[in-house]
Amino acid sequence: MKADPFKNNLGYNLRRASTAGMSRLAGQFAALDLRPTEASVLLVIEANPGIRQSEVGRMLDIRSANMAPLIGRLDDRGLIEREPVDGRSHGLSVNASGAETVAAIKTEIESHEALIRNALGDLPEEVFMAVMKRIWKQLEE
Amino acid sequence: MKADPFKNNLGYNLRRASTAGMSRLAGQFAALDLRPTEASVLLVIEANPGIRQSEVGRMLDIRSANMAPLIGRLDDRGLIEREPVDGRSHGLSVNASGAETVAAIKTEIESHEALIRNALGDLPEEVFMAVMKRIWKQLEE
DNA sequence: ATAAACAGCTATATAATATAGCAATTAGTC
DNA sequence: GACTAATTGCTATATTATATAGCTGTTTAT
Repeated sequence: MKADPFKNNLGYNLRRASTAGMSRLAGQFAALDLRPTEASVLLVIEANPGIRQSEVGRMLDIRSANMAPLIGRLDDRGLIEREPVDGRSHGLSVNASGAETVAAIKTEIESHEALIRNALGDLPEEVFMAVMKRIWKQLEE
Repeated sequence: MKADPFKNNLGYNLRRASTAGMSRLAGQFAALDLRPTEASVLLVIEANPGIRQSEVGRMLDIRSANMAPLIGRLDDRGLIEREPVDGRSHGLSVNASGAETVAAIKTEIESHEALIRNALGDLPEEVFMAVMKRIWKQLEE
């Protein structure tokens, strides 16, 4: 039997829980031909019609250099519309096809959330959320 | 003010907590010229002298195709030794230089763990760990 | 009017992963 | 003992999410 130096490591177990979730989610989204990042961008646009991509990037912590091809692909696939709001920015919104896709994403996310909620056991959801937000904020430089 | 569809999303907050931790850790390890994955491999080897790289890969869930260059780099840098144990496998162990590196890694990890422990607030460490392991195991396919 | 900040973008690099496939070795079964 | 199956280490290559540097044009602030 081998010794596992990460058995009681908080950070390692946090990471494994997160990556297990992400890879499961990626599998679910594959049926929609979407990557998790694209799905998250689509949800933010749907929740904020007319939002500029720089704002989406700030909300999700995605650099503008990475937002450009991401938005480009969603546009190419006909899921979003871009309307100029000034000389440099476009307001983004989901179109009918995007709205359908968003509905499918929400279904997947809800079942994903249910699995996590189930794994919480006795731990109240609000406590879990508060702890995650504290770790996030305190560990980011 | 923009609507944040992930404000109360368990999975998203889990992911952000995890990536904040990983990127902080990557920054700390950069001083040792090590990536987080390399550091984790080194810790497993140190805890299990003579372990084969296939076993390290199984413990950390790293494919053999990805283990090969990883171990190669640690060997090239003079941190580990490889001794043949049979016709196809080598037993791995850290050498003196690797042991020093491991000590430095452990120091970094301990301060990282302290930050996470601090963010737990009232939540007992064992509860956090148990929840992470349940999420991990239940969400991986 | 001019400087600074901002938006969107290209090109490129890195880290962690994945799949496919292969050669050599070892283990299991008849 | 022979044969098949599994294992080990590996190369080559692709994908995803991320990063930096730098550019153009637009808007804002002094």
